[in-house]
Amino acid sequence: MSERKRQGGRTPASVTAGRERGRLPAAAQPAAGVSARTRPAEARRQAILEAALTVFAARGYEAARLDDVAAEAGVAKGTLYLYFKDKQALFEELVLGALTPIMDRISAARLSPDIEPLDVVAMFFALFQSEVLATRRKHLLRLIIAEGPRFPAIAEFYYREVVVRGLALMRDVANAAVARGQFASDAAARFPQLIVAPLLLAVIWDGLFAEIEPLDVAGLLGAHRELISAGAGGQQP
Amino acid sequence: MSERKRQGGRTPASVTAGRERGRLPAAAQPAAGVSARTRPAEARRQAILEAALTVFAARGYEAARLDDVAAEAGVAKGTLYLYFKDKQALFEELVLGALTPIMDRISAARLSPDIEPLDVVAMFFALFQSEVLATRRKHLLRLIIAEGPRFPAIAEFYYREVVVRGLALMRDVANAAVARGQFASDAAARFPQLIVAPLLLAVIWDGLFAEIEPLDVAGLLGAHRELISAGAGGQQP
Amino acid sequence: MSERKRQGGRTPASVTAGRERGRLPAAAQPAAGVSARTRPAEARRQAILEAALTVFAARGYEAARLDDVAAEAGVAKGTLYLYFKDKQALFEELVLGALTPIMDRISAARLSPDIEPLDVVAMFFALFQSEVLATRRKHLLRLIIAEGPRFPAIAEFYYREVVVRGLALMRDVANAAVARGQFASDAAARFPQLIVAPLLLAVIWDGLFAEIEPLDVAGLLGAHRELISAGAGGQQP
Amino acid sequence: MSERKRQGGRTPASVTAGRERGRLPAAAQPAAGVSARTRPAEARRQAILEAALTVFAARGYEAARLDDVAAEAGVAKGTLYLYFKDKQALFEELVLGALTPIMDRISAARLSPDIEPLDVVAMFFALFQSEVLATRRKHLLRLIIAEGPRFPAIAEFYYREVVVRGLALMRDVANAAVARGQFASDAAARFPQLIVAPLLLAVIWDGLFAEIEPLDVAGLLGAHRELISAGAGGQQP
DNA sequence: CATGAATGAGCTTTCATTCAT
DNA sequence: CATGAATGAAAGCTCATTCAT
Repeated sequence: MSERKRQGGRTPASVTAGRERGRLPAAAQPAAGVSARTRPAEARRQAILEAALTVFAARGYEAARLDDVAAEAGVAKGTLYLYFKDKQALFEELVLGALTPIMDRISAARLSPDIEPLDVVAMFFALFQSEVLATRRKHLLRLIIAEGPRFPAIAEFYYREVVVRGLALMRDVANAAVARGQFASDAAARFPQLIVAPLLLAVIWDGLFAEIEPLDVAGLLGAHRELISAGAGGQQP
Repeated sequence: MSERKRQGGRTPASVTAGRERGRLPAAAQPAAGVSARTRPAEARRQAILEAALTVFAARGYEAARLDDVAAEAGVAKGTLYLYFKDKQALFEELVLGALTPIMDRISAARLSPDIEPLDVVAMFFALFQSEVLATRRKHLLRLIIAEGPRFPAIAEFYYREVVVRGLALMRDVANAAVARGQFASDAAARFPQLIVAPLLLAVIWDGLFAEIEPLDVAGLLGAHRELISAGAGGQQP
Repeated sequence: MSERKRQGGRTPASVTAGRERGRLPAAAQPAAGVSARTRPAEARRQAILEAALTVFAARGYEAARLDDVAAEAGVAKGTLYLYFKDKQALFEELVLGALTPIMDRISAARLSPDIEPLDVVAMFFALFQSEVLATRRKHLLRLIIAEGPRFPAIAEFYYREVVVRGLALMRDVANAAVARGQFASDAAARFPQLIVAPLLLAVIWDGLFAEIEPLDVAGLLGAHRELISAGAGGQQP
Repeated sequence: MSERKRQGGRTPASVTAGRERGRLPAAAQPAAGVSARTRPAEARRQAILEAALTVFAARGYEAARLDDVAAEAGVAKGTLYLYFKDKQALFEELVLGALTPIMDRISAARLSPDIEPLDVVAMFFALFQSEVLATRRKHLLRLIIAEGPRFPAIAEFYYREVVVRGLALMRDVANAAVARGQFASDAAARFPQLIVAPLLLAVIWDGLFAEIEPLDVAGLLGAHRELISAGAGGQQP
């Protein structure tokens, strides 16, 4: 052969592990230890990620042009490659880095004996509305849904870090509610996906039909909570 | 951002109107009036659409190569352009043509005084499972969810032809169920989206996590029906 | 991962074998069996190879731009990729295909009892002058010398197909000459490279110093034949 | 063809003259007048040249990356530009600076009445083997052969400083040998290139076929000396 | 109608060179 | 002097689209 540009293939694992790129969860970087030289670099990195979110959300992974990302971020095209190995790495870091912080906050709102299970659901829904649906993060969720099938590493990461944890939390809540007689059925405890399904619907509806017929998300989620607990409320003396 | 060759020119309306391509709902073509020479043409057309579904589903709109579609369909690349104006038209006809038949069948299973509302829901779910989730059509739904934001014509068409009709049906069913005291709450009547949300979740789950953790769709939908009607069963004397 | 462009790495063997590209030795194609559709394709292929020779010779492998090759060949850039997988394949086919025919002709001028060994050398030198040094093929030889170290497949192929055969022929000739007392020493029989070394020198001189001080190749090779056989002429009664 | 950014502007003469870069023949710098601050600078300069040799030899001029040179030299990329105007200047100084010292030593071994002409050839060959073929300098020679055609300045410099002087020496030696009846023919006197041709062959063979079939250089050169003087040795009373 | 060779705009990625620190 | 982040012009390669046969 000869000198070729090829490089060892990206293994999904390398992404999933998130090891070889130590700077991944930017939000975890303690603001204290940021040196004079690290700071601008990290800021630039964030600017690129912000720009990438804008462009990827608007066009999808394949159609997104790195030219646009660079322009949007206010850097030269080559600069992107100082921070990210290639387009795929940029995309993966964007998607991987941005949802875990939210999941952490949701997990924090965990069950405790003092809090009513239904209140946990309400808090969860409120958090999702204010932190995802009302922000640019909703585009991330859409990207995961849309591009995930072509990025097994992302799907796996998201499953492990968000889906599993989220469903576990919902199941706990449902079980507690059932135990207290607040849910008329254990359906939601067996399939906690039922609790979150309307959140997905809201994200998708927003992406497809926002211009045609906006969705009353608050109303939808309120009705959903009602549905979940329907027919059980009065039975609890 | 910055638009490129595509997009410019094509107005969503042109697609939505479905005027300039009279052959749109291929399935609607009465087999009777088909001449000896039209038949093979229609078969070819179907072969291309089948191939397009395979390729678009596997790669997404942008990454899909018409080379692959042609190869999969067993025709030359140039032949695609005898049947479809361009890549976008092929995609739109694929997506637009394939779900309305199902919606028709669902609408046919319409409410009647003789059928229990809950049975309509059950039939609807069963139909969705057998005709969408168990077939290649699930990929179409995924494509709509994933690519819809970039294809306003598709979103609008789908909203008008499927979403509106589907939700209307669900609302009717819910109202009937509430009237008969079979639903403990009118939540599903106010937000019929709640009834179909788990279907969306099932499609998305299948696309993302099928390899990691398959979803028990039948169980999920059964539990969902339980949830919808929970706490109301006994109230009906 | 996801859809990437990578492809299975080229193995040197695939090149060396020259199997998977059946059209390789263009000169071997019998002009008779060329169909109406094959002909223009083969002509185009040759035009590209001609252009590639020009550009590669002028700039070297790395600096050569496929834009220039396309322009020189009078085709569009994309057309190159219809005939050659990539730049490397174009280069390798160019280099591999062009010298074996000459070697074949040289081998044909093989030793026979009727021909004086020294005449074989003279014929060999004359052939080399008229068919290599006086033509664009000399650039090919220079390319092999210059780029060979980075293309093991080429070096190996060239060694096997040209060097080994050429040296074997020279050795036979030298042995015959020694046996007939026409060579004063068996040095050239032991190191047939000595017979061809001035040919290499001529090619290199031409590449480097042609503008400064052209080399009298005929004189050089004549003197070389003299040197080889010097001091032996009279000893043969 | 069509030239690009490089090439334009730089005239071969500017290099050849070696005027605008006074530091050219680094080895000629007398160690005496070197200030405390100049020394490390000169050392750095040498380190860069060493690194450049490694990288240029491995990849060729175009494919060589200055990143690699910097890394290999243990300096920052920008530092290269403190010592060399640009990539081309680095390459030219590398190539130009390194062979003249050897040529000086060869010239020093000049003919004298006390030394047998054949011994001068033997010494020359031995020097070439130990100082070029056995060292990294052989890569320099290969670089000149390979890249020279694109660097007229190098070719011209090399012709003037090495080739002319070397051939003159060889011619003198050959004439002396012929005069003493030690060469059976004056071929080598008329074409002193014949004497050095096997040296070139050895360098090229090493670059291309070292892995496949190493060359017995000592044997080759011994045989060559034999060939040169064959049939004449015993005739001198 | 069908073909598939040809096209060329457009994309990702690289890397010599610059310059603020 | 030294650094290395930033730049942006190229270059290789792809693929939707066209059109002569």
